[in-house]
Amino acid sequence: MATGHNIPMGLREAYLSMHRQTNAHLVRCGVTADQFVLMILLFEEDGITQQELARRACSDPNTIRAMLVLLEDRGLVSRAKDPTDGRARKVTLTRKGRQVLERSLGRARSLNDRLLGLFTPEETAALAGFLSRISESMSQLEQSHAQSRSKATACRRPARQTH
Amino acid sequence: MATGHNIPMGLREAYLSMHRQTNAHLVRCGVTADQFVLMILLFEEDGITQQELARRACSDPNTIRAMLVLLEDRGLVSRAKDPTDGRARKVTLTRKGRQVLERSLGRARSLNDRLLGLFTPEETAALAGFLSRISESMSQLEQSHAQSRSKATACRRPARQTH
DNA sequence: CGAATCTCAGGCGAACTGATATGC
DNA sequence: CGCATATCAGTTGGCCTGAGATTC
Repeated sequence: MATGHNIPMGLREAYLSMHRQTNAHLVRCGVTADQFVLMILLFEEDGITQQELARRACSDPNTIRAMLVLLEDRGLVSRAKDPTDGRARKVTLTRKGRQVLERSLGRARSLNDRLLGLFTPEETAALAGFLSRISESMSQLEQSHAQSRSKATACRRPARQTH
Repeated sequence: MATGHNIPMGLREAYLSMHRQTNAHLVRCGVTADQFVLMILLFEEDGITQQELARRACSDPNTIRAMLVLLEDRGLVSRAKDPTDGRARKVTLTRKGRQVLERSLGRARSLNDRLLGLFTPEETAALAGFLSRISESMSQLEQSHAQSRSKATACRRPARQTH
Protein backbone atom coordinates (compact mmCIF):
# COMPACT_ATOMS: atom_id res chain seq x y z
CA MET A 1 0.00 0.00 0.00
CA ALA A 2 1.72 3.11 -1.18
CA THR A 3 -0.36 5.43 0.95
CA GLY A 4 -0.14 3.48 4.20
CA HIS A 5 -3.85 3.40 4.88
CA ASN A 6 -3.90 -0.21 5.83
CA ILE A 7 -6.02 -0.06 8.94
CA PRO A 8 -8.66 2.38 7.68
CA MET A 9 -9.03 0.54 4.39
CA GLY A 10 -9.27 -2.80 6.12
CA LEU A 11 -11.79 -1.47 8.58
CA ARG A 12 -13.81 -0.01 5.76
CA GLU A 13 -13.81 -3.16 3.74
CA ALA A 14 -14.73 -5.34 6.69
CA TYR A 15 -17.56 -3.09 7.77
CA LEU A 16 -19.02 -2.52 4.34
CA SER A 17 -19.00 -6.19 3.41
CA MET A 18 -20.61 -7.09 6.71
CA HIS A 19 -23.16 -4.33 6.33
CA ARG A 20 -24.12 -5.53 2.86
CA GLN A 21 -24.51 -9.08 4.02
CA THR A 22 -26.61 -7.98 6.95
CA ASN A 23 -28.92 -6.04 4.67
CA ALA A 24 -29.18 -9.01 2.36
CA HIS A 25 -30.09 -11.30 5.23
CA LEU A 26 -32.71 -8.91 6.58
CA VAL A 27 -34.42 -7.95 3.37
CA ARG A 28 -37.19 -10.48 3.93
CA CYS A 29 -37.92 -8.97 7.33
CA GLY A 30 -38.41 -5.55 5.79
CA VAL A 31 -35.80 -3.83 7.94
CA THR A 32 -32.40 -2.43 7.11
CA ALA A 33 -29.24 -3.23 8.99
CA ASP A 34 -29.26 0.21 10.58
CA GLN A 35 -32.87 -0.11 11.69
CA PHE A 36 -31.96 -3.50 13.08
CA VAL A 37 -29.28 -1.87 15.19
CA LEU A 38 -31.76 0.62 16.61
CA MET A 39 -34.15 -2.16 17.49
CA ILE A 40 -31.42 -4.12 19.21
CA LEU A 41 -30.51 -1.07 21.26
CA LEU A 42 -34.15 -0.67 22.26
CA PHE A 43 -34.31 -4.32 23.14
CA GLU A 44 -31.29 -3.91 25.39
CA GLU A 45 -32.85 -0.93 27.12
CA ASP A 46 -36.37 0.15 26.48
CA GLY A 47 -37.71 3.63 26.95
CA ILE A 48 -34.56 5.61 26.31
CA THR A 49 -34.61 8.99 24.60
CA GLN A 50 -33.80 9.72 20.99
CA GLN A 51 -30.73 11.56 22.14
CA GLU A 52 -29.52 8.54 24.02
CA LEU A 53 -30.26 6.32 21.05
CA ALA A 54 -28.25 8.63 18.84
CA ARG A 55 -25.32 8.34 21.19
CA ARG A 56 -25.46 4.56 21.41
CA ALA A 57 -26.04 4.05 17.70
CA CYS A 58 -23.12 6.34 16.90
CA SER A 59 -25.44 8.62 14.96
CA ASP A 60 -27.10 12.01 15.41
CA PRO A 61 -30.54 13.12 16.65
CA ASN A 62 -31.84 14.21 13.24
CA THR A 63 -30.95 10.95 11.58
CA ILE A 64 -32.33 8.94 14.47
CA ARG A 65 -35.58 10.82 14.40
CA ALA A 66 -36.03 10.17 10.68
CA MET A 67 -35.31 6.50 11.17
CA LEU A 68 -37.68 6.25 14.12
CA VAL A 69 -40.45 7.96 12.17
CA LEU A 70 -40.10 5.30 9.49
CA LEU A 71 -40.27 2.58 12.12
CA GLU A 72 -43.17 4.27 13.88
CA ASP A 73 -45.17 4.54 10.66
CA ARG A 74 -44.88 0.80 10.37
CA GLY A 75 -45.90 0.23 13.95
CA LEU A 76 -42.59 -1.13 15.16
CA VAL A 77 -41.77 1.50 17.76
CA SER A 78 -43.65 4.10 19.77
CA ARG A 79 -42.36 7.50 20.77
CA ALA A 80 -44.28 8.63 23.81
CA LYS A 81 -43.61 11.94 25.50
CA ASP A 82 -41.72 11.63 28.71
CA PRO A 83 -44.16 12.71 31.47
CA THR A 84 -41.33 14.01 33.64
CA ASP A 85 -39.65 15.99 30.86
CA GLY A 86 -41.90 17.42 28.20
CA ARG A 87 -39.03 17.83 25.77
CA ALA A 88 -37.97 14.23 25.67
CA ARG A 89 -39.45 11.21 23.93
CA LYS A 90 -39.28 7.77 25.42
CA VAL A 91 -38.82 5.30 22.61
CA THR A 92 -40.03 1.75 23.03
CA LEU A 93 -40.47 -1.32 20.87
CA THR A 94 -44.09 -2.24 20.24
CA ARG A 95 -45.23 -5.84 20.38
CA LYS A 96 -45.00 -6.00 16.61
CA GLY A 97 -41.56 -4.46 16.83
CA ARG A 98 -40.39 -7.20 19.16
CA GLN A 99 -41.75 -9.82 16.81
CA VAL A 100 -39.96 -8.33 13.84
CA LEU A 101 -36.79 -8.04 15.89
CA GLU A 102 -36.94 -11.70 16.81
CA ARG A 103 -37.41 -12.74 13.22
CA SER A 104 -34.52 -10.50 12.28
CA LEU A 105 -32.30 -11.92 14.99
CA GLY A 106 -33.07 -15.35 13.59
CA ARG A 107 -32.13 -14.31 10.10
CA ALA A 108 -28.95 -12.58 11.25
CA ARG A 109 -27.97 -15.54 13.37
CA SER A 110 -26.11 -17.49 10.73
CA LEU A 111 -24.17 -14.40 9.80
CA ASN A 112 -23.23 -13.70 13.39
CA ASP A 113 -22.21 -17.32 13.89
CA ARG A 114 -20.10 -17.15 10.80
CA LEU A 115 -18.34 -14.08 12.12
CA LEU A 116 -17.73 -15.60 15.54
CA GLY A 117 -16.47 -18.77 13.91
CA LEU A 118 -13.64 -16.87 12.32
CA PHE A 119 -11.94 -16.30 15.65
CA THR A 120 -10.88 -18.07 18.79
CA PRO A 121 -12.34 -16.60 21.97
CA GLU A 122 -9.01 -14.90 22.66
CA GLU A 123 -8.94 -13.40 19.21
CA THR A 124 -12.51 -12.22 19.55
CA ALA A 125 -11.64 -10.47 22.78
CA ALA A 126 -8.55 -8.92 21.22
CA LEU A 127 -10.46 -7.72 18.19
CA ALA A 128 -13.23 -6.23 20.31
CA GLY A 129 -10.60 -4.42 22.32
CA PHE A 130 -8.88 -3.05 19.24
CA LEU A 131 -12.15 -1.83 17.81
CA SER A 132 -13.19 -0.08 20.97
CA ARG A 133 -9.79 1.56 21.18
CA ILE A 134 -10.50 3.02 17.76
CA SER A 135 -14.01 4.20 18.56
CA GLU A 136 -12.87 5.78 21.79
CA SER A 137 -10.02 7.58 20.16
CA MET A 138 -12.29 8.87 17.42
CA SER A 139 -15.00 10.05 19.76
CA GLN A 140 -12.41 11.83 21.88
CA LEU A 141 -11.39 13.69 18.77
CA GLU A 142 -14.96 14.58 18.03
CA GLN A 143 -15.50 15.82 21.55
CA SER A 144 -12.44 18.00 21.62
CA HIS A 145 -13.52 19.48 18.33
CA ALA A 146 -16.99 20.20 19.64
CA GLN A 147 -15.46 21.82 22.71
CA SER A 148 -13.23 24.11 20.73
CA ARG A 149 -16.16 25.11 18.60
CA SER A 150 -18.35 26.06 21.51
CA LYS A 151 -15.39 27.80 23.12
CA ALA A 152 -14.91 29.85 19.98
CA THR A 153 -18.47 31.04 20.00
CA ALA A 154 -18.56 31.47 23.74
CA CYS A 155 -15.41 33.51 24.12
CA ARG A 156 -16.69 36.58 22.39
CA ARG A 157 -19.97 36.28 24.15
CA PRO A 158 -21.93 39.38 23.06
CA ALA A 159 -22.38 37.97 19.54
CA ARG A 160 -25.96 36.73 19.79
CA GLN A 161 -25.48 33.32 18.24
CA THR A 162 -29.06 33.24 16.94
CA HIS A 163 -28.42 34.41 13.35
CA MET B 1 -24.76 -7.52 25.51
CA ALA B 2 -27.93 -9.50 25.63
CA THR B 3 -27.97 -10.22 21.91
CA GLY B 4 -24.35 -11.21 21.53
CA HIS B 5 -23.54 -8.87 18.68
CA ASN B 6 -20.28 -7.72 20.10
CA ILE B 7 -18.12 -7.92 17.05
CA PRO B 8 -20.55 -6.46 14.53
CA MET B 9 -21.48 -3.61 16.85
CA GLY B 10 -17.87 -2.86 17.63
CA LEU B 11 -16.95 -2.95 13.98
CA ARG B 12 -19.81 -0.66 13.17
CA GLU B 13 -18.96 1.84 15.83
CA ALA B 14 -15.28 1.89 14.93
CA TYR B 15 -15.96 2.34 11.24
CA LEU B 16 -18.66 4.96 11.59
CA SER B 17 -16.67 7.08 14.01
CA MET B 18 -13.61 6.87 11.77
CA HIS B 19 -15.70 7.67 8.71
CA ARG B 20 -17.18 10.75 10.38
CA GLN B 21 -13.79 12.00 11.42
CA THR B 22 -12.41 11.46 7.96
CA ASN B 23 -15.22 13.45 6.43
CA ALA B 24 -14.68 16.20 8.96
CA HIS B 25 -10.97 16.34 8.15
CA LEU B 26 -11.59 16.43 4.40
CA VAL B 27 -14.38 18.94 4.27
CA ARG B 28 -12.01 21.77 3.42
CA CYS B 29 -10.69 19.80 0.46
CA GLY B 30 -14.18 19.43 -0.95
CA VAL B 31 -14.10 15.65 -1.11
CA THR B 32 -15.91 13.04 0.92
CA ALA B 33 -14.24 10.10 2.61
CA ASP B 34 -15.61 7.74 -0.01
CA GLN B 35 -14.38 9.88 -2.87
CA PHE B 36 -11.04 10.01 -1.10
CA VAL B 37 -10.91 6.23 -1.13
CA LEU B 38 -11.54 6.13 -4.87
CA MET B 39 -8.78 8.61 -5.47
CA ILE B 40 -6.37 6.62 -3.35
CA LEU B 41 -7.19 3.52 -5.35
CA LEU B 42 -6.53 5.40 -8.56
CA PHE B 43 -3.29 6.69 -7.14
CA GLU B 44 -2.22 3.15 -6.35
CA GLU B 45 -3.04 1.99 -9.85
CA ASP B 46 -4.01 4.37 -12.55
CA GLY B 47 -6.11 3.53 -15.57
CA ILE B 48 -8.17 0.70 -14.13
CA THR B 49 -11.76 0.13 -15.15
CA GLN B 50 -14.85 1.15 -13.24
CA GLN B 51 -15.58 -2.51 -12.64
CA GLU B 52 -12.20 -3.00 -11.07
CA LEU B 53 -12.63 0.12 -9.00
CA ALA B 54 -15.95 -1.18 -7.78
CA ARG B 55 -14.31 -4.39 -6.71
CA ARG B 56 -11.46 -2.72 -4.90
CA ALA B 57 -13.63 -0.10 -3.25
CA CYS B 58 -16.03 -2.77 -2.06
CA SER B 59 -18.86 -1.11 -3.94
CA ASP B 60 -20.83 -1.71 -7.15
CA PRO B 61 -20.52 -0.41 -10.72
CA ASN B 62 -23.58 1.83 -10.58
CA THR B 63 -22.47 3.57 -7.44
CA ILE B 64 -18.92 3.92 -8.71
CA ARG B 65 -20.11 5.44 -11.93
CA ALA B 66 -22.21 8.02 -10.09
CA MET B 67 -19.29 8.91 -7.88
CA LEU B 68 -16.90 9.15 -10.80
CA VAL B 69 -19.29 11.41 -12.70
CA LEU B 70 -19.26 13.77 -9.75
CA LEU B 71 -15.48 13.73 -9.68
CA GLU B 72 -15.26 14.11 -13.44
CA ASP B 73 -17.57 17.13 -13.40
CA ARG B 74 -15.12 18.77 -11.06
CA GLY B 75 -12.15 17.84 -13.19
CA LEU B 76 -10.55 15.45 -10.75
CA VAL B 77 -10.68 12.28 -12.85
CA SER B 78 -11.02 11.39 -16.50
CA ARG B 79 -12.87 8.40 -17.91
CA ALA B 80 -11.42 7.63 -21.30
CA LYS B 81 -12.67 4.76 -23.41
CA ASP B 82 -10.33 1.83 -23.48
CA PRO B 83 -9.03 1.60 -27.07
CA THR B 84 -8.62 -2.17 -26.83
CA ASP B 85 -12.06 -2.79 -25.34
CA GLY B 86 -14.81 -0.46 -26.40
CA ARG B 87 -16.95 -1.42 -23.47
CA ALA B 88 -14.55 -0.42 -20.77
CA ARG B 89 -13.52 2.94 -19.38
CA LYS B 90 -10.04 3.58 -18.13
CA VAL B 91 -10.25 5.88 -15.15
CA THR B 92 -7.31 8.12 -14.30
CA LEU B 93 -6.58 10.97 -11.93
CA THR B 94 -6.12 14.31 -13.63
CA ARG B 95 -3.38 16.65 -12.55
CA LYS B 96 -5.89 18.58 -10.51
CA GLY B 97 -7.08 15.30 -9.05
CA ARG B 98 -3.58 14.45 -7.91
CA GLN B 99 -3.24 17.86 -6.31
CA VAL B 100 -6.49 17.49 -4.44
CA LEU B 101 -5.49 14.01 -3.39
CA GLU B 102 -2.22 15.26 -1.97
CA ARG B 103 -3.94 17.98 -0.02
CA SER B 104 -6.38 15.39 1.24
CA LEU B 105 -3.63 13.01 2.24
CA GLY B 106 -2.09 15.84 4.20
CA ARG B 107 -5.32 16.54 6.00
CA ALA B 108 -5.96 12.89 6.71
CA ARG B 109 -2.46 12.38 7.94
CA SER B 110 -2.99 13.32 11.55
CA LEU B 111 -5.99 11.05 11.70
CA ASN B 112 -4.07 8.15 10.24
CA ASP B 113 -1.19 8.76 12.63
CA ARG B 114 -3.59 8.82 15.51
CA LEU B 115 -5.00 5.48 14.43
CA LEU B 116 -1.58 3.92 14.02
CA GLY B 117 -0.51 5.29 17.36
CA LEU B 118 -3.17 3.26 19.09
CA PHE B 119 -1.38 0.00 18.36
CA THR B 120 1.99 -1.64 18.52
CA PRO B 121 3.24 -2.96 15.19
CA GLU B 122 2.27 -6.47 16.25
CA GLU B 123 -1.22 -5.35 17.17
CA THR B 124 -1.57 -3.50 13.89
CA ALA B 125 -0.66 -6.63 12.00
CA ALA B 126 -3.06 -8.71 14.06
CA LEU B 127 -5.89 -6.25 13.57
CA ALA B 128 -5.31 -6.06 9.83
CA GLY B 129 -5.40 -9.83 9.70
CA PHE B 130 -8.63 -10.03 11.66
CA LEU B 131 -10.28 -7.47 9.44
CA SER B 132 -9.28 -9.18 6.24
CA ARG B 133 -10.53 -12.47 7.63
CA ILE B 134 -13.90 -10.80 8.02
CA SER B 135 -13.95 -9.24 4.56
CA GLU B 136 -12.92 -12.47 2.95
CA SER B 137 -15.54 -14.46 4.74
CA MET B 138 -18.21 -11.96 3.81
CA SER B 139 -17.25 -11.78 0.18
CA GLN B 140 -17.22 -15.56 -0.02
CA LEU B 141 -20.79 -15.49 1.20
CA GLU B 142 -21.69 -12.93 -1.40
CA GLN B 143 -20.09 -14.95 -4.14
CA SER B 144 -21.84 -18.16 -3.24
CA HIS B 145 -25.09 -16.27 -3.22
CA ALA B 146 -24.41 -14.80 -6.64
CA GLN B 147 -23.53 -18.24 -7.93
CA SER B 148 -26.76 -19.80 -6.77
CA ARG B 149 -28.67 -16.97 -8.38
CA SER B 150 -26.95 -17.29 -11.75
CA LYS B 151 -27.35 -21.05 -11.54
CA ALA B 152 -31.08 -20.54 -11.43
CA THR B 153 -31.01 -18.60 -14.67
CA ALA B 154 -28.30 -20.59 -16.39
CA CYS B 155 -29.55 -23.95 -15.25
CA ARG B 156 -28.15 -26.09 -18.06
CA ARG B 157 -24.68 -24.55 -18.33
CA PRO B 158 -21.88 -25.30 -15.84
CA ALA B 159 -21.21 -21.61 -15.58
CA ARG B 160 -17.64 -20.99 -16.79
CA GLN B 161 -16.12 -19.09 -13.86
CA THR B 162 -13.91 -16.98 -16.15
CA HIS B 163 -15.26 -13.58 -14.99
C1' DC C 1 -25.70 -16.14 -29.99
C1' DG C 2 -24.34 -15.20 -24.86
C1' DA C 3 -21.60 -12.53 -21.78
C1' DA C 4 -19.47 -8.36 -20.13
C1' DT C 5 -19.22 -3.38 -19.46
C1' DC C 6 -21.26 0.65 -19.03
C1' DT C 7 -25.41 4.04 -19.16
C1' DC C 8 -29.63 5.82 -17.58
C1' DA C 9 -33.96 6.52 -14.81
C1' DG C 10 -35.82 6.28 -10.50
C1' DG C 11 -36.35 5.39 -5.59
C1' DC C 12 -34.74 4.96 -0.94
C1' DG C 13 -32.39 5.19 3.50
C1' DA C 14 -29.10 7.78 5.88
C1' DA C 15 -26.19 11.98 7.00
C1' DC C 16 -25.98 16.68 7.46
C1' DT C 17 -27.23 21.90 7.87
C1' DG C 18 -29.85 25.35 9.60
C1' DA C 19 -33.96 27.32 11.47
C1' DT C 20 -37.61 26.97 14.73
C1' DA C 21 -40.72 25.59 18.63
C1' DT C 22 -41.15 24.24 23.27
C1' DG C 23 -40.07 22.78 27.91
C1' DC C 24 -36.40 22.77 31.52
C1' DC D 1 -32.45 34.35 30.34
C1' DG D 2 -29.59 30.17 28.64
C1' DC D 3 -29.80 25.51 27.51
C1' DA D 4 -31.50 21.13 26.01
C1' DT D 5 -34.56 18.28 23.33
C1' DA D 6 -36.97 17.62 19.53
C1' DT D 7 -39.12 19.11 14.94
C1' DC D 8 -39.15 20.47 10.22
C1' DA D 9 -37.43 21.75 5.49
C1' DG D 10 -34.15 20.95 2.25
C1' DT D 11 -29.81 19.12 0.19
C1' DT D 12 -26.53 15.76 -0.66
C1' DG D 13 -23.91 11.45 -1.40
C1' DG D 14 -24.23 6.76 -1.61
C1' DC D 15 -26.69 2.27 -2.50
C1' DC D 16 -29.71 -0.39 -5.06
C1' DT D 17 -32.95 -2.23 -8.86
C1' DG D 18 -34.17 -2.73 -13.35
C1' DA D 19 -33.95 -1.73 -18.15
C1' DG D 20 -31.35 -0.79 -22.13
C1' DA D 21 -27.26 0.10 -25.37
C1' DT D 22 -22.94 -1.31 -27.06
C1' DT D 23 -19.08 -4.12 -27.60
C1' DC D 24 -16.55 -8.45 -27.14
